[in-house]
This record gives sequence, C-alpha cells and structure tokens, in this order.
Amino acid sequence: MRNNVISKSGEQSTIADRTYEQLKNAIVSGVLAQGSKIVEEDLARQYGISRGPLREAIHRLKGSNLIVSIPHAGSRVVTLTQQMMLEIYEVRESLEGMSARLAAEKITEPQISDLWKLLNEHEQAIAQTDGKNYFQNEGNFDFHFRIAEASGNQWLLDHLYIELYQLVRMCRQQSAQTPERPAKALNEHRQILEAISQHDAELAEILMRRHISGSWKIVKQLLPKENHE
Amino acid sequence: MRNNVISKSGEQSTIADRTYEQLKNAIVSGVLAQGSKIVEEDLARQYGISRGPLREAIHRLKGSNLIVSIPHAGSRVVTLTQQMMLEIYEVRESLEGMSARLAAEKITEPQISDLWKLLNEHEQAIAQTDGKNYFQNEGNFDFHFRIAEASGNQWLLDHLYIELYQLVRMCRQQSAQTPERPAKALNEHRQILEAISQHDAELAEILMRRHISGSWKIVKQLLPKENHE
DNA sequence: AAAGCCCATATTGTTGACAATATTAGAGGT
DNA sequence: ACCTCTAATATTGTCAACAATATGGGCTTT
Repeated sequence: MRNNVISKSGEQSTIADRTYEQLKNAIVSGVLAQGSKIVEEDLARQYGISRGPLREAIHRLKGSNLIVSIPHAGSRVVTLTQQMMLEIYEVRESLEGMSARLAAEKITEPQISDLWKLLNEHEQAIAQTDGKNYFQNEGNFDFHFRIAEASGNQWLLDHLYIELYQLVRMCRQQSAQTPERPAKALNEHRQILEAISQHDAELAEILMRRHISGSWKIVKQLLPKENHE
Repeated sequence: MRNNVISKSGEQSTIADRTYEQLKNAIVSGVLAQGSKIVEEDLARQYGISRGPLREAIHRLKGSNLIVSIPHAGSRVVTLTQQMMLEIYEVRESLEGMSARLAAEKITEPQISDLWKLLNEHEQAIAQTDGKNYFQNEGNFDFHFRIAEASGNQWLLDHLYIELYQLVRMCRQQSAQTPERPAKALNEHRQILEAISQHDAELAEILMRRHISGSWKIVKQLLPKENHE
C-alpha cells in the first residue's frame, strides 16, 4: 500500500484512527468523489463500525480541510475549484521555497548523499513503464518530503505538509497525467539538490519556487474546463 | 469580547461548535495552562455538557495543533517549546511574506484607504494606556489579517492564518510585553502599507518578512529561559 | 397552475451506559 | 529497602437509543 511514506506509520490503535486513515485515502484517491454527500449511517455500516468513531474521523477530516459540512445538514467531500487549487499551489510555492532555503542551510552530508541516491532510483523508476506512475505520485512527494525534513522545521513537516499534500494529491487526481513531465521534473529535482548540496540557500529557494509554479502551470493546463459562475 | 475579529463570527448553532470556541479561547488565553492534562469527564461537567460534543471539540483542537493526545492515555494542551515557536515564526514569515506580495499585486483603492484609516486608529490607540494592550493583541492581528484578505488567497485566510495565529497568540502569551514595541511596529506597518499602496510587491514582501523576523527576535528575547535537555 | 405552508421522513446532534485500556497503589518476594 | 508483579481504579474508546433539526413531497390556497 506504500502510503505510510507520508502518513508516518500510523499506529491506528483505535477504530477512529483507522477510520480516519481509510476515509482520507478514499477521498484523496478519488474513491469518494469530490462533492459527494457523506451519510454517517451508511458509511458506518459500510465500514462495520458505529457512528461514534466515524464522526470523530469525519470531524478530523474537516479539520484537515478534506470535508466541509453545514450544521444539521450533513457533510460533503470538499470540491476543489480551480481557484482553490491555485491558492493551494501559491501556499505550496511559498512553503516549499522556505523548505529549500532552510534545507540548504542545515542539510548534512549523509542526507545529501541519500537524496542523490533517491534521485538515481527515480531515474531508473522512470525508465520502467509502471515507474512513471510511481514517480508522479509517491516518488515525487518523497523528494519534497525529504527536503522538508532536512529543513529542520518539524512543525512544517508534521502539521502543514501532510495536510497540504493530501490536497495537492487531489489536484493531481483531477488533472490528466502528461508523459514527458517525469523526466523534466527529475531534472529540476537534480538542479534543486545541486543548489542545496552547495548550501546555496537563495538559489535553492528560487529553483524550488520555479519548480512548483511550473508544476502548477502543467496541472492547470490539463484541468477540465470549469463552468464559470 | 471582541475576538470574532479572527474567528469569523461563528454561528455556534451546535454544542460542539460552541465548546470548540470556548476551549480554543481558554487555551490561547492561557486559562488552560500549556501541558495541562485534559480530563474529559471533568471538563464536560464544568461546561455542563456531555462527553460526546466535548470529544468532538477536543479532536478538532487536535487538528488545529492546540491539543496533543496519545491513545487511551488522554489529551494535553500543547506545550510550546522555544524550538516550536521558532518554527512557527519561520512559517509565518514565509506565508505573510507571500500575503504581502500578493496583496501588493491585487489590492484595491478602497482597501488601501481602509488600511490607512486602520493604522491611524492604531496610532490613537497607542496613545491611550489601555490601547497599547489592544494593539499588541487584536489590533496587531487586525492589520496582518487584512493584508491576508487583500492577498485574495481565501484558502490561506481560512485554513492557515486562523490556525497559525492561535499559536502565535500563545507564543505572545508566554513572552513578556515590551513598552516601546508598539510604536516601532506601527511604523513598520506604515512602511509595509506604503509599499503595498504603490503595488511594489517585492518590497512589500521584504518589509513584511523583516517585520516578522524582527518580531520574533523580540519575542525570543523576552522568553523565559528554558531547561535545555 | 403556481406558490407557499405543513407534515412525514431522513439525517444529524446529543446523551448515558458499557467495554477496553492505561495508570496507580499495594502486596509480596529478593 | 527496592524492585516486580498484580489487582483496583480512573480514564478513554465504543456503542446504541433518544432528541433536535433539516429535507422533500403533498396539500391547500390564490
């Protein structure tokens, strides 16, 4: 299942925890469509649990911005509009720029060589057919995740990245995948890592920001046309 | 009570909602001390409600990073270490820098004149004795909040600022207040607004970042010495 | 026939009881 | 006297029934 890369090996000792993870994955992967209504009783029966823990999971998802709800009228999976996606990518550009800058200042030699190894693995993965899919999802996030790790800002890692990345994944889900992107992205990753390796904070930030904003342009382009209202 | 400046006029039609707001205020204002244990039954009796809605509120606070908990072993109010505060201010610097930049690009004339008016009000408030206190809390946030508003990034405003500002308030709570800061801060606000008024995005970002990082230096200095471990 | 009101129904919000788990105090052994 | 194991207690996690509220369809009224 390999999604514990980001959701740091959840213990899931309680039903509510497990349900939270399940629901989150269902939403992010698109099994629960955007905007679809969430009926507590139905979902509870479906997962074979009571409404109590389910409600807990729902309210936590609400806190993670994956679910919206109006009192007494039920909850729905969030609907990502193009405007929201733009905003999410704006925030992401800012935060990841910061990550890269801080990482360039604080990264250690072992971390650097680990990252080079990771990028080499990615190169091989891209060569394989199914690897492309991997790279455009977990693999890509892996790189960004480790940069954030190296930034030394634990708070950012724990409380923002995880939330934000769920949403970025949902954005990706909506947009078609382009075949030539992985190689280009890998190249940009190499440039970024190069700057970080040389502890060039300013350049690292610039390259990371450009990488993200480029990524947004691609995603936006491939987005289905939206009915403006 | 005047704290609906940030927590956008909550309807609070449900007990859980109301409890969430109450608990949040109790934590942010320091009524519930950092690190103090939260016993569900006690709190429920205290608020005159059942454990159900209280649990809901607690779990939402968990999502807002104001409460931490370990399964079956209870919840505690988060304890802000100096390291965490640094990290929070780092994130804040990045996001508010972005806000200022975007605001400079998108702000409208009416918004600009409103902000100038606000700063004039602040000047008068500072002259009064009790105004200083106001400025260092709600008033200060008001300015930053409106910049974020002007940035046009609704997502940032809704989902990050509110969360982050609770924590910044807690940081402030811990640190003593310095008397000469308000006037200096007001001056910096004026500079920032000047840059925004002229739609100078780059300068606005730089000034805002400097403003925040300066603010952190002050807060850090006034922080009680921490037992390093 | 269309608009608005009202009631039946479905769904959410709340409660108190019950089960599972951790914490604590005390007894017993070394 | 100190450590360990065990049992009692306190606290959290889960459940199912009950209350409050919104949604939708049918009825009346104009």
